[in-house]
Amino acid sequence: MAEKVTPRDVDYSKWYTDVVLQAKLADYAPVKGAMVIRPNGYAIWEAIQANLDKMFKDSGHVNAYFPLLIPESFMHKEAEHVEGFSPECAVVTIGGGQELEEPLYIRPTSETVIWSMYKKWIMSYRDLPILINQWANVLRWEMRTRLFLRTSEFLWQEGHTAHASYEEAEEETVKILNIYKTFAEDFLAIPVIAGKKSESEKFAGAMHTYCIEAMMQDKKGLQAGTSHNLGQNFAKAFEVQFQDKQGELNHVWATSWGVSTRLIGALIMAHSDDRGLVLPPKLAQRPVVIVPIWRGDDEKKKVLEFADQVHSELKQKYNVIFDDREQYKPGFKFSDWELQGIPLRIEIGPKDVAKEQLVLVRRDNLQKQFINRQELLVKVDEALSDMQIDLLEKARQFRDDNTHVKDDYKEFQATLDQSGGFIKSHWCGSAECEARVKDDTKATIRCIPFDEPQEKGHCVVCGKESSQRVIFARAY
RNA sequence: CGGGGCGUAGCGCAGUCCGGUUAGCGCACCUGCCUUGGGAGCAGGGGGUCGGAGGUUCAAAUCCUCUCGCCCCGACCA
Repeated sequence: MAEKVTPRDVDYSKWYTDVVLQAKLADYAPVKGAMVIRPNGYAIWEAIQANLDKMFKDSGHVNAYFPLLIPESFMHKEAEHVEGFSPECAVVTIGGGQELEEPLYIRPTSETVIWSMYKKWIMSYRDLPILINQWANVLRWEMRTRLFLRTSEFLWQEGHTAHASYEEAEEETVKILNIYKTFAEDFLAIPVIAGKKSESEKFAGAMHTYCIEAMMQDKKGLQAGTSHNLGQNFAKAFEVQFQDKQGELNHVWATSWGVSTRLIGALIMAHSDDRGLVLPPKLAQRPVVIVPIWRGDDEKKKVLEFADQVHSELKQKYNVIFDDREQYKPGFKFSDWELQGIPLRIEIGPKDVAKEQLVLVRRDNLQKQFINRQELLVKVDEALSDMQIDLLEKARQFRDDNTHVKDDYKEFQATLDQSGGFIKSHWCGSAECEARVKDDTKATIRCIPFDEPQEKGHCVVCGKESSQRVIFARAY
């Protein structure tokens, strides 16, 4: 606890790891690339799950669970899918002490098992749509891992839907992307750019992939969620057909979409500071901590009595931490809870008891506010909702300040090297120019934004005609 | 897989080059006192197969060989 968090401008990677470990969000597990999500971190995931799950249910989706192990033959049915995932799959070859007849893949994602089942469940258009989501773990054998951002095993939700037409699947894909965007901004307080992935960045096996892209405090991009229109690829691979109203047999149209525990990494890198975690109030299971302060038994009695009343009132509405530990001084407690990202601290000392007031300190700006005892609930509500709004606004400002419009390739490169951030440039649409940028600068096309105005221009690399700008950035 | 770094108490490290008391320090932990408006202080205390195996030696944390693991940077990726 006494150890300090490495400041961001000294070493951003170290800072990130320090925050994760010291805020007790996660810890390294015995297996390389694996992590333990500790209670503080898991509470964030539960908050993400609870809110997103509600949004899914509200839009007609239901939850189910499919198995962890996938027969090898399934993995090979969809050509692009195999190619995309084979290298990073773990395979079970022995069971019950005997070599298995067919090796079993540990799911890197569940399209194949799920579509093998959809084949059994779908006969006619009356069986459609199927709007299933599952909360699960998946495994991908990663070369380089980082806590939350990329671990071999991670938790996510994966939605897998089946539709009667391309249009309906497309509508679903976009609908989900909007849910992700709303969630990211309203709950995580992370502004995101919604758009489409380029051919080379899209999901293996998809017709096209949509995504939301966020900017972290080191100005690197981070993909926060994806939604795929899978077309009929999986339906064809698994021979899933339905009879339409006219009696014709057609292959089913599919989507899949997901967000993962990576969102926790995004959350940390978007808002936290050199004192530790900064958690948006809406995601804090314990948004308030009360720290009583006293000197001597007489004061202790009065302060605790007063603080206890405050606690009782507040706990009707919030999950409150009442930190009356005697072995620590207030200064220590302040730092401790700041490190763990508790959004709002209430300090109550003898002076406050005398004046019937208390002190509110917001985690994001650390400003002290003296409020009247009577205003408690109103002011706490206000502080928490203001903080939620301010975090989003601050992040949006940061992103906009670090987004550059460039038309000249030399300037494009120089900007990436000197200041980083998002670069909006014209792109002709060719994989060659995209690859050239990646080779030259390590930046990739994060997305082709939906709400970017159509304007005539010239590809920043080759000069060919282009109709809109895309987002380039170095990314996680 | 390539490059770099590192395994000594729960954590962070010193000691290793140049072998030699009982392996040490800071933090954390336990007991007591004292403290409490920004990470207190004093006193006492517990805790170690020095990553593992083999070798050299009168003697190995230290030298040699092999081995296991982790972290960081790259190629790959949500």
